[in-house]
Amino acid sequence: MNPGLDLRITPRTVQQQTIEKLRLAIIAGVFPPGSRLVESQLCAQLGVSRPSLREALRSLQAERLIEIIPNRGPFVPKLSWEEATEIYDVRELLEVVAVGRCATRITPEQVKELERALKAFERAQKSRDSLELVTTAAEFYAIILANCGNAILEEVHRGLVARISFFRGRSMSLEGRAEDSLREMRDIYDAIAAGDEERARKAAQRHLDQAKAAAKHAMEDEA
Amino acid sequence: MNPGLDLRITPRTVQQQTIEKLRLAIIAGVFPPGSRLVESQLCAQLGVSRPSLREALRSLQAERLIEIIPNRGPFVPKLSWEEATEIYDVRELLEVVAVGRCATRITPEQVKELERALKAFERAQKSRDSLELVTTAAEFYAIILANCGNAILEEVHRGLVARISFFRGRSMSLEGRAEDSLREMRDIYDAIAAGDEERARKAAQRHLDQAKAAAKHAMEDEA
DNA sequence: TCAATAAGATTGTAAGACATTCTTGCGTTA
DNA sequence: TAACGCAAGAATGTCTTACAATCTTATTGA
Repeated sequence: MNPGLDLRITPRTVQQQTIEKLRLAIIAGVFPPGSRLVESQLCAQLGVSRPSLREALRSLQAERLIEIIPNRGPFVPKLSWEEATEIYDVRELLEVVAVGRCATRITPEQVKELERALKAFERAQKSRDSLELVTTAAEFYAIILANCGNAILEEVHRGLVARISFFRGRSMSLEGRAEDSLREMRDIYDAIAAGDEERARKAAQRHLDQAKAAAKHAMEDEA
Repeated sequence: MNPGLDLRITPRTVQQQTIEKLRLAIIAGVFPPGSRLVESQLCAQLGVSRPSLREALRSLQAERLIEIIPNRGPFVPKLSWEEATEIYDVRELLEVVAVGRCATRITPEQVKELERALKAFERAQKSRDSLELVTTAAEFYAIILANCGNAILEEVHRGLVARISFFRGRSMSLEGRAEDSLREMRDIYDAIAAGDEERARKAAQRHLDQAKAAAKHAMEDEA
């Protein structure tokens, strides 16, 4: 028997779906930072009972996607630039390593997947659909992280990226940022496809530094 | 007004206490890996209602401290050595950086705190109290992480360490491991106290490699 | 205008209920 | 005898209802 393969079927329970819907909504910015999440409203919108909703909210709280102040309820936290910087820094730490590891162990099929993701991002860039930009960029990175050979790295990275999704959306809308991103991502892709670990790491580093600068820029525009 | 200082008082709610108690119990090994957590039993033991307990369980699930299989309920996951290795690897990545950063920015007062923590570990080592060993070692690292200047790094690290607490307890019981640990931790302390980032990083790296080897050893003894 | 108070809204927690699903032991059958 | 299937019991998933504690807001009075 292969212990690495998990064939277990997990039924999609009500509150699991609730978690997914809420998480997506928060990441997509349906509930902007600072907005409160009123239980009764969410129950009505999602069509679930209050206990189920509350369980889902607790999960999201543990993921740091929402905060819950006792007796005041849940809300989407506003990230200060300091906090965002800290997240970007840790993300950089993990992502550079992940990209490097990916370059040395990705399979040819997965390289093809990565190429597809890159092309999807290219299409999104041409169509100037900012939601599509964020989605396809996320997919590109998801493939890389899935092939870095460390599921924990992938998991932690996903959690961090979710928390700065708001910034990502804003910075992608900046003039010229999408074009730069595409170039940087193509560098990463080329290095990975060539199996060049060091070059891949450098490209990832460069991309992240740029992304960080763009995010800061986007943030300062708003404030 | 200082926006960085949060004076808000958060009442300790029932399910917050429930989370803390359960988390401690799991980390301390009261519920060994593989054991199931039956809701009705936990409700009775903790004296809370089922909704409150279930919310707490969802939080712990999101922290990856427990797993919940639909219709079968929560249980403490058994870590395979592969998973543990992945956690150790990411932890190493973060911890080496954190120790290095700590060396450059810790205050003299916090150095004193760190010294106190080191001495507490030394006492535990002499008394051969294995729970005390794990606790004091955790405190030592907690101080370092709290002074690395990045709260996210600290938070992610804490989450990872919690998940391998079981291994830590086992490996600390190995013949001679506590003595080695003490030596390695003193190296880290010395480097931090001297403000020598590079030496601190190297010492942290060494300590983690040893800890990883010890954990593997402890694990193989059991299997 | 400001402060105090009261009404309304929201959350925290509990209890009860029921359908669904899992586990387990027993009996049946090949 | 062993394997299979079935039934009873246990546990979970979900919802409804309920109520106290707390927060928010509007009103009132100074």
